[in-house]
Order: sequence, then C-alpha cells, then structure tokens
Amino acid sequence: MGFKEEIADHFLNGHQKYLRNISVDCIIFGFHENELKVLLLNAKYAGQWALPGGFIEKEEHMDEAAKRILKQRTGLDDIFLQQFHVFSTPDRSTKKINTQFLKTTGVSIKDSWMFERFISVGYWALVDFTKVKPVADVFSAACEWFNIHTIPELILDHNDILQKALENLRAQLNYHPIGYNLLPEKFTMPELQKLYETILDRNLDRRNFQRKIFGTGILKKLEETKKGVAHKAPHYHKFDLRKYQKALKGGMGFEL
Amino acid sequence: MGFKEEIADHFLNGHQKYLRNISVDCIIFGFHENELKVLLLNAKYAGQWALPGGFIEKEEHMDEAAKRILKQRTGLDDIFLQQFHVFSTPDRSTKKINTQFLKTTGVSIKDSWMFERFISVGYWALVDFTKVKPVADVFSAACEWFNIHTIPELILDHNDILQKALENLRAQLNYHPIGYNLLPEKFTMPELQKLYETILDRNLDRRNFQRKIFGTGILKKLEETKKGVAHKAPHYHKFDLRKYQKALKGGMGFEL
DNA sequence: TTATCATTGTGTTATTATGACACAATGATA
DNA sequence: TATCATTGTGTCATAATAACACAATGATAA
Repeated sequence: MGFKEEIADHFLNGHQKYLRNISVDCIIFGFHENELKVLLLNAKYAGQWALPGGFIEKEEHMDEAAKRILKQRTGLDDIFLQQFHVFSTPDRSTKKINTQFLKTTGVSIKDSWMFERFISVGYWALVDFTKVKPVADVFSAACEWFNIHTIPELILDHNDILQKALENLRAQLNYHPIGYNLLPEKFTMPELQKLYETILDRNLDRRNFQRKIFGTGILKKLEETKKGVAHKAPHYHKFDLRKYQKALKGGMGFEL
Repeated sequence: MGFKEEIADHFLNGHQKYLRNISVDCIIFGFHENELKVLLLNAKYAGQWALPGGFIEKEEHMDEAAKRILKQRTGLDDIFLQQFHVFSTPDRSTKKINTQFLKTTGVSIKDSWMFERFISVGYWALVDFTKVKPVADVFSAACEWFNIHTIPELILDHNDILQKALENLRAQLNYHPIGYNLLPEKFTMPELQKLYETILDRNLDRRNFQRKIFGTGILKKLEETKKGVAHKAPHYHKFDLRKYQKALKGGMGFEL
C-alpha cells in the first residue's frame, strides 16, 4: 500500500479499527539542561505544531493506546503516564486541518469519521530525556523538544491542554515519582532542585530544599562528583526507590 | 410514540443524536443525618443498581451532558460537578444488560450502537440533600440514596467508579468548596466536622478542627441554636463564601 | 423539682515543620 | 597562584500541629 492509499484507507476505514469520536493526546515531559521540555510534532501541510496523539483501538484499553502512541514517538516502553483531563468543547474537530491535509496530499474523500468531532483524553508522560529518540510519522514533518516556556501556537486547543497538563503535574508533584521518572539515574542536587523549581514555577531555598529532601531519605548520596563543570563539582545522587514510593504515599509536602 | 417505540428508536437511531463509544457516569453525593450518601438508580429488569449516566449529544459539551443528566435525576440546576477519571477497560459494554432489557421489554433489535463498547467519563457532583427530589427514568425502577458505607453490588465497573470518585473527592477536599455544596445554608459545627471525617475516613480532634476552620475565617457563627436536640444545643453557622473561595485557592490544609 | 448525662464550647503546652539567613570549602579558569 | 561562581552545611525565630481536660448547657429521666 502506497502513501496515498494508506491515507485514504485511514480516512475511509479507520473507524473499523478505532473507536469513534474519541482520541488521546499526550504531553511528553522531559528535563534537560535544567529546562523542562515537551515533545511536539509538526503537522505536515498544516505547518503548525501539535501534541502527539492518536486513536483507541476497538479492543484496547485507553492507557494501552497512550502507551502505544508514546512508544511510537519516543521508542520507549514502560513510560510513566497519567491521564489528567478530558477535553470536550463541541468544536474539537480536525475537519478543517484534515481537509487541507487531504487536498495537499492529493487524496479526495467526501466523508470520513476523521471529519467528526473528537473528545480527547489528555495524558502526561515523564521520560528520561537522554533515552529518547524523537520519531516523526507520516503525518508529521518533525518531532522536537520544546522548552516549556517557549511553546509556539499549537493546533486546536492544544495550548490549553498543555497548560492544564502543567497544572496537573504541579498538583501531582507530591504524589507521584516525578523526579524519579524525569531524571537520569545519577543526578546532582542542583539539578533536582531546578526540576522542582521549574515545575512549581518558583524559587526554593537551597538549604531548606536539601533538608526536606534528605529528611525523607529518598536519596542516596554517591561519592562520585560531576566532572567537567566550572566551579565546585556537585556530588551525584540517586533515588532509593523503595523509600521514594513510601514517602509518596503520605505526600511529600511541597506547597503549591 | 409509545414506550416500546421510544426504546426501539433509542437503540436504532440514538447514534444520530449522541456521540458513539463514549458515555458519562455521575456520582451524586449528598450529606444527610451525618452520613455521606450517593444517588443510585435501579436498572429495570437487570434488577441491579447503577450510577446515573447518559450520553453526550453531538454538539454538546461533556460538562453540559453531565449537568443535563444531573438535572434529570435531582431536579437541580447549578450543581457543583467535577470530572475525575476516565474508565476504559475494553469489556465496558452494556450489551448483555441491554439485550436482556430488550428481551423482557419485548423489543427485537439485531444491531445497535448501544451494544458497542463504551468509554465512560466519571463526574462527581455535590448536592444539598434537602433540595433533591430523586427521579427515576423509563429505564429505571427506582432512584434512591445509599449510605456510602453500604453500597450494593452495582452493574459493570460502577463499584470501581464510585470508589475512585471517593478517593478523588478526598484528594480535592482542600481545593473545592465541598462543605459549601454538600451542606444546607445553616449547619452546626459537629455536622461540618462529621462531613470532613466521613470524607477523610478518620476522626478529627474537635478543638483542633474548630481552631483550623475558624482560623480560615470561612464561617460566620449565628446566634441561633439547633432546636429539638438532646443535650446542649449547638450553634448554627453559615459559610462566608467570599472568604471560602479565597481560602480554597491556597488549599485548606487537611492532610490525607 | 432536681439530678443525670451526653454533648458543646473553649485554652494551653509540647512538639514538629517551616522560613530566613551567612560563611567556609572547592576546583576549574584566568 | 589568585579569582570566582558554586557547593555544602547549621542555627534560630516563627508558625503549624497534635495532644489533652474541664466547665457550661439543656433536654430527659427520676
């Protein structure tokens, strides 16, 4: 099946494979060079950036659908993910964009399930930036990381979705192993603090932060220090996962 | 249109009015006689209790759908409601129940959108128990309040949904005007405390509770005392909504 | 009429958590 | 070898929380 045929098939017969009127959008968070980032796709022909998303197969759990989509974009299995909100304004339809897409692709289709309204379930995911190889798909010209503070205008309501994801991530910070999933195995205390500061969007006192984190016992300090860094080299740390999980159950007490 | 015709029409043509594969289920919370309660429907012919639910019209916001459903059951407008989770196990289909229902009703239908899998969005709602008049519908033999601690076995995964709703309500206690929406305008301090205790599922120290609540300034103490009560009569209180809203923004600090 | 009794209403103290703050040690770079 | 930005660490004042007891009330029972 060639490219055109593949597209036509998706528009004409996709509803036999996927549930109708419902889709999944993913906010993939990564942390790199002391910045919180999200993975975005550049929709071909629309020329606009979008959240990676997809549809739910007829016999598939929605969480599995999200995992499948995440795997396609990042190459990773076992991603930590969390559904956080359903977006359902009646004008959520990609009809305009899809029509434009078909036109430029040279495929002519009158009616399609893809022209209908979609209710979308938002998931956020936490990935180890260093392990991700961004992958675009046939609909996308590019797949790239963006700093959370310099997000371009996205299609549909994707900017709202992203905003809501951030708020939810913030609210969940004390109840999910966010540090554990966003950082590589070894990391420095300033990196961990910066991560918390970025998500909470405010500065934390370095000494109080350290006291609190160490107080929970979730970190093991390694002898090794970070190399190739100007000024005093910070020590590496790693999570004690057992204690981390336990601490999360009671909430970790960072005020919003 | 008679009853049978109405049913047949719903099964045969409902998909022209409603979105497919997606539904809404509501957990309606009320507080009465110091007990947290939920409103359940008894599904006709299935003989089992269920959460009130429904479908989303083609051009309707999902929140509006939930409101519409809530209005049907309670008679109330302006209900405080909150979506909290999406339930999407692949076996979520009412096919069996609906088939049974049609059989006993004497309506014969081979194929229907109602036999397909449904992904359901859970909403919880807070209502003033004293203002609700429970209303059943054509599918339901009864509509009644149940104490949260004595819930019968419900259809499908509705017990799970209810459990999740409770957990979410608990987690949201500090961020939403839950007391304001569940209690009548005038209430006593013991009633408010009992409400918090029920939702948090643990006992609170009477004096510390009072100190904390008064500390936020969200209550106005009235001169009036509760009548017809054995032992010392407690004073009535009412919420200072402005201060309540303000206090909620920063979170009210009841630990889970 | 009076005693009983469960319940309301209220304050103090000890403990714990938080926030504010400063200076010496480090080690790459100039 | 001097500089400099950064790491690493402790104290103290304040705020929040948890534990705890007894007098006042007023309907009910004796």
